[in-house]
Amino acid sequence: MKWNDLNDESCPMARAMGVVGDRWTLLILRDAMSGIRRFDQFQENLGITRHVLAERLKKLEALGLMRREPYQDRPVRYDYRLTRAGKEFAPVMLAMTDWAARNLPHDDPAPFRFVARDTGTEIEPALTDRLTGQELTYRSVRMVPANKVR
Amino acid sequence: MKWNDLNDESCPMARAMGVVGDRWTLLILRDAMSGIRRFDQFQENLGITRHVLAERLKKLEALGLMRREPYQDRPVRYDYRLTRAGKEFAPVMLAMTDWAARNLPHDDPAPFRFVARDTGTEIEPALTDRLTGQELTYRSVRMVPANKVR
DNA sequence: TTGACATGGTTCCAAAATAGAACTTATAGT
DNA sequence: ACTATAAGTTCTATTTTGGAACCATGTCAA
Repeated sequence: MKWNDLNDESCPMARAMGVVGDRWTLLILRDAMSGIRRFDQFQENLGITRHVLAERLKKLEALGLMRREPYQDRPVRYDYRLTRAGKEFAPVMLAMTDWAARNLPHDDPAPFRFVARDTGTEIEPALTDRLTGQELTYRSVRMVPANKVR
Repeated sequence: MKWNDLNDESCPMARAMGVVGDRWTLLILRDAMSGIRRFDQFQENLGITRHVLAERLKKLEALGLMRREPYQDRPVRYDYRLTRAGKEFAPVMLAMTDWAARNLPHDDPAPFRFVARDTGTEIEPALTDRLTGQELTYRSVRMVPANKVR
């Protein structure tokens, strides 16, 4: 399997690997969610090389997670903002952050937290079934081949 | 930042990138969740080179997501199974799969689905706050620097 | 007892991705 | 004219991944 063909895989996990399965993309999205928009800010904040950053931003644009937009004329300068698809990635980030904090422990505390926008209280994420409200875990869910469903 | 130092980052997203931020690891986890355990099965199913597969399995073992276990003597042969930490990654996979299916569309249907183990009905995942039950979205959640929380 | 098969790896070389640093372009301000 | 800003691009060195062959340890059948 070739790396660039991942967009074309029928398995959504494979396509997801096409998004986050490289260095930096996940952290670029994290920074974007924290409000960062400009090339130089991403670069300085992450310590990524400008070369790779430019490539990743192009990729994220091509995949539809971010869009490049002029924020001034003369000289025209562009920044990068999350699209709807990019914003909808937020729950995945939340779930992943929660998992990492629990399962890849570290001496120092996390440099950020997630709080409810309205109440300001810290959040405790749980993945649930929208229909039944039940929590979704490894045990409560089965992965079945698509052709066996019906 | 060096790739191997990611385990040592205080940011959980950075540590998460140390897990899934490479080629193949995400798909190895997908296959493990679908029940695959043996080296050759992973290899054939994924089309990954044996070289890289061996490396990834070692990494997943070192990170505590999988463990290597003998399944027969004479000759002793080992397979790879998810640990508790590995199984707890399932909701992240679910959320990511759901996101990819919605936001990276594809002509063909996904090769698998997730169903509730008890009822057998298809699942519709939503990330919620365990305390309030409210759905967690980009808009309902804020990311705040840790030092500003209290 | 020898030769094919099974299965979890390792080794070696080529190709591709990433790191690191310098350079480019367009314009404003002094 | 000179300096600063900010989004990129270009070039070379290093690291990661791909591809194929090989190795280790045993079983089983002839």
